[in-house]
Amino acid sequence: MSTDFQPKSDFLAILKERGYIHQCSDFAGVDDKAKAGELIAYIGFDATASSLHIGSLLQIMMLRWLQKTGGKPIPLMGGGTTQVGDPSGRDESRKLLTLDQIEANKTGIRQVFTKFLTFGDGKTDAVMSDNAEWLTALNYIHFLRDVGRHFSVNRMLSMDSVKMRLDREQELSFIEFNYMCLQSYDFVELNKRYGITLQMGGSDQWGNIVMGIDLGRRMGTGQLYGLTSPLLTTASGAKMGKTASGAVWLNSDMLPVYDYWQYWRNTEDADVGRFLRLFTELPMDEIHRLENLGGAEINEAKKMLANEATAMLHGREGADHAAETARKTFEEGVLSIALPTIELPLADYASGMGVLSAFVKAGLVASTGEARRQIKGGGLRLNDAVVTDERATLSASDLTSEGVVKLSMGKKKHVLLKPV
RNA sequence: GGGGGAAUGUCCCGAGCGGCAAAGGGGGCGGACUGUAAAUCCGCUGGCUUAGCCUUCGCAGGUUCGAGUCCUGCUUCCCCCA
Repeated sequence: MSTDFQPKSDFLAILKERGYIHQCSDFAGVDDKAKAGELIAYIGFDATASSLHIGSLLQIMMLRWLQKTGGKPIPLMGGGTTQVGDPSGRDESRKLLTLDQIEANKTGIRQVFTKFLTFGDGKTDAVMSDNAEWLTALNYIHFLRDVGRHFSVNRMLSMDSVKMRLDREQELSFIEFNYMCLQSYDFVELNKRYGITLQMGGSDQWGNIVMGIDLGRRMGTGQLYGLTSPLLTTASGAKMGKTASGAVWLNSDMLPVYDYWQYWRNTEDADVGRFLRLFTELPMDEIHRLENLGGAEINEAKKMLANEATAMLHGREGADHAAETARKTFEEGVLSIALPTIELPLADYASGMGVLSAFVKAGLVASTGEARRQIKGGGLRLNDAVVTDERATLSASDLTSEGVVKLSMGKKKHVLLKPV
């Protein structure tokens, strides 16, 4: 791995120091390009959902660092490859998405890149690309003759993503089998279009990336490079970015800013240093100081992590706002009007809504049944008072001076209900 | 083409003599303890207008007072033989 290599370029030095690197096809080669300010790199993002989630954040950060150190980042939208479906790291076939879904997803995903990268026509400006542009126009016979002849099926069969399916005797359809060919072709095409010489990605993409490098050599692109980031799990081994209520989305319409801030604030102690390095741009000596805070002091580091990570995505103002809301809620126990708020028609409220349906409406529980169970377990609170009677109804007297009702599940999840 | 297996609580794995809202895990949620952490312990983990009612065991029928469990057909997956 990278332990013995001493990078001369800022780009690799930072990536190495902060722990972004898992494997690289040729450290010296990438280093030289970066050092010379000629590094143009891409990372592909499949449009499988209407927002990216935290799992992609590491990749986005690599593009950001590339830009900051004088390289040119090209985020590639997988408008074409998503129509095929990547079998990597999957033990069963993905459902195929409809073209409409993919289009909708692309618009959702695009938003996030503008937060992390500067786009434009300048030398280090980012450019948004989409492989649908060339992949959907491919002619099957031409593709087979020009590109397909360079692929060795023998070799493809030995790739991890394929072997896993074969070993476990799970279906691998032909369309999925083609995914890696298309991704390889992307690399070559992007080299032609933008002079890209480096593809980055998660460690599960290694096989696909290496195939692209290989294809490039056979099709005369000159030397291409690959670099992958480690697969991120939390210290307790869980995959990152999943919570009970779903993934930790990057788009604010999918996950409120406050909840995003809270996700980082609730990081396990053991992960704080690693996450500060990967998901903030704080200087390393500051990170060393923060991660060595002992005992309860480490909460300061977690707040810093939450502030910085949130500011990068949602802006400094949004982060401050979330931090302030959290401070009021947790440290002062005061009701903050900035908590996620659900509005409901005054008529519903006036007619004496039951506590059960109030919690359901607030989205804190999935059903009245769950609300009942939580009440039995003492998990629900109304204006900070534990709810004991599931038959209770809300009335005007439950409204605080701000004209809202505060509903909580557990100690961390709070929602305001506001009659309008 | 022939023979043999499998599909279970829509998060996952997985038991299930004809009386079953269905054992047990994992995961998740809540409670206690803490520092909005981890570990540990406890509870919960189909829906509803909850002394009751309704819907669940691949799909469709059948036998039965009663079917996840038995029978028939179908779908999908796996194994063996050709």
